[in-house]
Amino acid sequence: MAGGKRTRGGVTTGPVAAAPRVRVLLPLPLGNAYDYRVPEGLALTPGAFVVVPLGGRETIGVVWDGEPDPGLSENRLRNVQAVLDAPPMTAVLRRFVDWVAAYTLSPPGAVLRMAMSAPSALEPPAPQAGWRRAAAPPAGARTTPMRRRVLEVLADGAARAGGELAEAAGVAPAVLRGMADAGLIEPALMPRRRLFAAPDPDHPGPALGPEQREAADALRAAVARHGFSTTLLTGVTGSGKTEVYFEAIAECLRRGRQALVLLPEIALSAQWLDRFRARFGVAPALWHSELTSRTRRETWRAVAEGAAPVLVGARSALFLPYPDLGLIVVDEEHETAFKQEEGVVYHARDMAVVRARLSEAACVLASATPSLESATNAQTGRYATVHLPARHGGAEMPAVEAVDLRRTPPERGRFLSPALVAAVGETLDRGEQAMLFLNRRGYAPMTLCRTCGHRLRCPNCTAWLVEHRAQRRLQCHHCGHVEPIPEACPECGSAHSTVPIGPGVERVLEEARALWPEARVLVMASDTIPGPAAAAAAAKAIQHREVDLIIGTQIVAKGWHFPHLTLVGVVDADLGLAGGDLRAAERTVQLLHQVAGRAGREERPGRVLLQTFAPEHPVMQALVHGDLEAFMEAEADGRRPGHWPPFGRLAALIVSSEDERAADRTARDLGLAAPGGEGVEVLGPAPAPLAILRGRHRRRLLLKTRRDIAVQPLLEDWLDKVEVPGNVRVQVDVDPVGFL
DNA sequence: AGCACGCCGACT
DNA sequence: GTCGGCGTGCTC
Repeated sequence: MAGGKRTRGGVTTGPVAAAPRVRVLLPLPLGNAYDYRVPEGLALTPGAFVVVPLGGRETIGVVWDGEPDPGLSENRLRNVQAVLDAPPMTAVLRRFVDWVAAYTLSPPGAVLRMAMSAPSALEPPAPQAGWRRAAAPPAGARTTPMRRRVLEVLADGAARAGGELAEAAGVAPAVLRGMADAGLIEPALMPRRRLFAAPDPDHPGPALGPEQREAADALRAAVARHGFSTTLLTGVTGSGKTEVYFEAIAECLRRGRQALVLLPEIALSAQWLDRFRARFGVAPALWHSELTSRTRRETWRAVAEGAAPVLVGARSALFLPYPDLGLIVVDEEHETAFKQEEGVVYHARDMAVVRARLSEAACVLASATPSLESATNAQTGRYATVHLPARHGGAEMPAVEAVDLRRTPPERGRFLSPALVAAVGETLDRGEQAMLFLNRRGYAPMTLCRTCGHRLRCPNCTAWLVEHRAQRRLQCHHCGHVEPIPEACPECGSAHSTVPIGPGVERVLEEARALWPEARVLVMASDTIPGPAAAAAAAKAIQHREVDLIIGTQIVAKGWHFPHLTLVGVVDADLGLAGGDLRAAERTVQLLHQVAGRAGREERPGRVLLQTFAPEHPVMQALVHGDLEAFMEAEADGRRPGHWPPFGRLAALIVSSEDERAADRTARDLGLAAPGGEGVEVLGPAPAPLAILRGRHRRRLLLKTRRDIAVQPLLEDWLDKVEVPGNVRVQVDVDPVGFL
């Protein structure tokens, strides 16, 4: 708390009536707000950021709503120490924190922590010191050519920062010190640097087609109503949804309210930022986990002061202190990356709708492949719908064909079928770009000993070790364990007996190099594209035709615009369908449709080949016939009778412990205490698909209820009934999306 | 989340 | 004989 401006409470004197108390919520997983005594002379209203003692240290908390506990004895109370000079937390954000805590069954303090993710932002920013021309320079002061140049730079009377001033005048910083000593210049406070230039809603942006204009009008109207609404914005990949919702942002800016755009992978959004700049003239403020602490602090503060009119961020941006949020856009709303799986387990898309409701703001959910949840809400009229029926600029959707791997398999030890090899060859010969998609990092997902059949496993998880040949090591994709590739089988000791089983992108790269030695190949996976800079460089290289063939994991599905790409080959279209996941089929359709949508975005038509062992599978049929709506309807028909989401509610309990028997005991106890009754069902306990993760044994139970039954009270009663030992953790996941 | 208090191995 | 490992428990 160095140098922070605080208001100190006066010293309490004499025995008087009981001192007033306040509830203070602390950004810790405490379960409840704590009560503190308010010293005389300190004015506290809900939302104020305060410093309070906790144990042996000082903590920053927020004065919370509600009545302090009168039963708490006076001698346990401690004093609020100070009020921080920061914009108080708004009532909307406080209600949002409470709402998320209640919905996810998390301690409110754990949610508050997400809303205080830049603690240093609560300090008032240090005023920046600079120099200006002395108001009354002493008559006899010497001027030299260098000194005169400095005075010329300062001629307008404004203050300039030292380093900048010295550079502008072409002098050493020492010259400035000399001039200050001579009284020619004097120190002055600089105006605070304005971090985020205001996006201009009337900046001339790209022209919209008639359908886009109509869609934009509908979104603008929703923003103009200045009340809560949710709109599902759908349209095929390349139909220009982004430019359409930009008009909603423009409307929001004209009305002086703030806009928030949530993107699933902010680090991969270089092209999105280019489009924003083209429409609004400047870059938006950004929020994601990799910001430096300084940028984080400044951005948080700018948001709180209303100085960041548009913020683009990952899911955590939902918890920033916007004073008056008028619009939230959730782009690619179907993406599972919006689900936070650790700590406070929440779905940012769903919480965005909640925050919009509390803020009386418009919410826009955009996707070419909406989730069944959102599609159902649109169908029942809970959400408005805006649809863009065609690609922008007359481009056609690519033709999708299935390649039956049972009839035309690749050569032995290869993974690309003759049809796909031919198609890539033709595309490259025409001077166009091709893409091979395989959602698997590394060289091979499993390594087997030919002699004894042993498979190399992670020591901490129920998972195979993935060979990463480029790095010459084996890696666990769940816990980060790495080890060298063994010379001999660790089980039977046979030398040079291990063989890689199955392909990853590195292995496809190897095959591509052999097939098309001249082609310039770029691999796009999270390990080759680690951040925003790499993503921007990759996009540029592809746009400028410095790349002929792209081989990528799911990161290639993320809304890129590659104008010269005309062929997409899906190496293993069946990959996502294995396992008993409720949403496996839905997710596969969404992912493959998004990947397919990278092809043929400009004048030349696109072509997509899906390598599959099950061309008759509804997922492949939906993609081949381009009929996702029929697929989603069939999917809905499959889930409705069993009350599966979105026609019922789910909550998962994940019991984990390093002690397998303890995990089993707690899971069994939970199973015995399971709630029941009309419309309530509990499945499990069962070992989680990842039965051991990071050395912890995991068991799952699943609560399924009818849609009209709230799961939270059931879960609370349930958990109250079971004694959980200290070495066992029970994690609650309301509305689970992954089932690992 | 911190930071305490509290029971069992290698060292000034 | 202590210094210190981090395992449970509390903080208005």
